[in-house]
Amino acid sequence: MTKAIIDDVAELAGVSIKTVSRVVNNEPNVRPAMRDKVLNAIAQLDYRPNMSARSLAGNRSYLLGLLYGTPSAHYVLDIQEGVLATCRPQRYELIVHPCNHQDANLIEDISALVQNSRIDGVILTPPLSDNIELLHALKQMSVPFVRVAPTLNKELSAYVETNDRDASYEMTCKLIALGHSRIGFIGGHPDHRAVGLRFEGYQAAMLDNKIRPAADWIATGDSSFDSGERCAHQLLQVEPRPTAIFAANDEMAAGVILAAHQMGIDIPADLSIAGFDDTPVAHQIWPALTTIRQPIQDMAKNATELLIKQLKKSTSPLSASMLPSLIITRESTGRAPQ
Amino acid sequence: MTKAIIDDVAELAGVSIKTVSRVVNNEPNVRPAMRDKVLNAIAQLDYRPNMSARSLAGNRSYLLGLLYGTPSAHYVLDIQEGVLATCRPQRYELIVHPCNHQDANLIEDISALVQNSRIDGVILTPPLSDNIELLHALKQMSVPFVRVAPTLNKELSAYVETNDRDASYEMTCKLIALGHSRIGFIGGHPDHRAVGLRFEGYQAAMLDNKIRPAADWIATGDSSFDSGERCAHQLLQVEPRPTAIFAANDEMAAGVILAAHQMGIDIPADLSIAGFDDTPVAHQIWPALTTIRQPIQDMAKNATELLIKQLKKSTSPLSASMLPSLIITRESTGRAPQ
DNA sequence: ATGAAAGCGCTAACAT
DNA sequence: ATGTTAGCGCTTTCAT
Repeated sequence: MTKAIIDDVAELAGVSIKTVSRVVNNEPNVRPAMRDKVLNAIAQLDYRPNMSARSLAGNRSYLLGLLYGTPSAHYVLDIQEGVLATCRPQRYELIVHPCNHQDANLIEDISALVQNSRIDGVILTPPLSDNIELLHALKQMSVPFVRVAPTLNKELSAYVETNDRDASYEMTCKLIALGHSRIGFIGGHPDHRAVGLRFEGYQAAMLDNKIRPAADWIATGDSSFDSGERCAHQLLQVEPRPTAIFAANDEMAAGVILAAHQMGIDIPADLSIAGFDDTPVAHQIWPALTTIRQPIQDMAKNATELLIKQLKKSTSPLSASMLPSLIITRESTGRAPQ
Repeated sequence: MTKAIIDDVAELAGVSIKTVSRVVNNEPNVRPAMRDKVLNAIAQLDYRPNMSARSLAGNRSYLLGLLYGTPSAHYVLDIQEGVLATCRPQRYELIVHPCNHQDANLIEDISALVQNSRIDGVILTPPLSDNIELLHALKQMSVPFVRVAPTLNKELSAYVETNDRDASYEMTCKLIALGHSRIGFIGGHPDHRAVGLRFEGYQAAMLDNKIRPAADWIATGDSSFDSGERCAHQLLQVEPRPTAIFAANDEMAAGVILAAHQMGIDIPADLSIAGFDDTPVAHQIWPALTTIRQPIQDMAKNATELLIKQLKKSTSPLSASMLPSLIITRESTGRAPQ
């Protein structure tokens, strides 16, 4: 039995192919009786529309593109899961396309992807969300897109964000409330601007509590475990030593924990450590990490919904949504030593 | 400026569209002079072939599908990176499609994907690699596919594997050489048969060294961190207590480490712990994990190469390749306590 | 509410 | 070595 095409269905149902097309696409103006006949024929023949033909004729591919610039592994996977969760029920498939966000060919590469595969829409994750040049290129190709956690030119697209700055502010206040004042901070990759907001939150909380963060309490990593470990060694040899370290993501915080173990520093008795993201590693290490749960999957889900909504009616205004992050208290933080 | 199509290129170059097609597809029988003219026109117009049209006419989509059944997060991501590394230079795009391998609709779901999107070929990862029903469904739809780490019906497709059993055997021997005899084992998800081979390796090594593993030295998790922790608590209350635990993956081994910390058991003085996979967590926890490095990315790369080779000439015989795993010794293992 | 006809942009088969 | 023609299977007009 060879694959059924739209003509077979039309013939079996005794209607024109246009009617079949109407039924398949849920278009109006089909009498229920007709619709049933067609649906029957479809079921009987196990008919599946050919995506390529559809795409060619309709100028629509039912393909979404996820562009990511390799922050941490779990971040990517969480995003991907969230995007897929929305894609599946809506019958979109997902093309994943990692890109090096400092590659000179980035724009060219993505243009090729978008134009070749006739992708219907694109989801951008940090740090791509803030790549202005890329945004303009996408605009120019008139590909709808949505951004996760952008910090710049928010009016350029629909987006989903979380309250990085506020959550970070709160976490810092929490540490201060535990009696800490020498609180170190390890920042993430400078290109990842949402992570930059975390530093702002820390700084604001310190100043609001009349603590002036010393320059040597601040270190900048690149979001990786190794950089966290490196920065920790640096911060922990400052005299007097910080009694708490707040890292801008969990992987770096895990690096701090390792460094503390290596230096024989007890957690949390001698040093409190806080992270950001609540990735699996946060509760897989010992002691388990006090951190901030970012609703990554939900952001991705929402973002994809916004994108698909936009595809359906291009007139709709660009919307945005904010999903709050939440402090999760575990064993890596405690009262400041005397 | 509207998007250029093949006719525009043909006109500008002063040739027929077929010649343009030949150049674009690197077909033979084009004189260098012609080719240059065409390439010039292509560059000048920034022409990009429309994938949908290509796919419809040529019955070829330049799309590969990655089907995965959610083992651990890093496994998936490593596989994905490996697959993409091969896709990119060959100009294939990748559709990722997670599936619940015990879902009753699995076959139906995947059939729909394959038939709708006209995917050229499929990459299967464990535990899907051993889903015989799925393999037959793919065969029937005549979609080329390749498997990563299959253990069953290997003649059904090209595949890439590693020496799970031998590596596991070696690791066990290594523990025995360190003076351990009461060695516990935590198995992975029973549906993941490659992981089953790890148990076989352990068992064989024990027996070859005249040690009969007691029934209560063996526990079965589901490859997750939590299951590792649970199994560890179970194994560690056996009397006399095992002096080493070998877990079938790193996430479970990390769970064992946490359990040991909680119970005040010193690692490695009182308990040696070994894992499998060398995922990032292996060196991010404390103490760092002795484990087996599986060449996951390379397996995925190779698998994708085999698949693409197969797509190019369907006559080629199904090939297979084996990439060895390697023991990585870190701090979580040491001599058995007296 | 339904249908007929004309493409969408490409490749395949067959000229030349 | 190059060109001509006829589809691929669908959606979009535009009739009816």
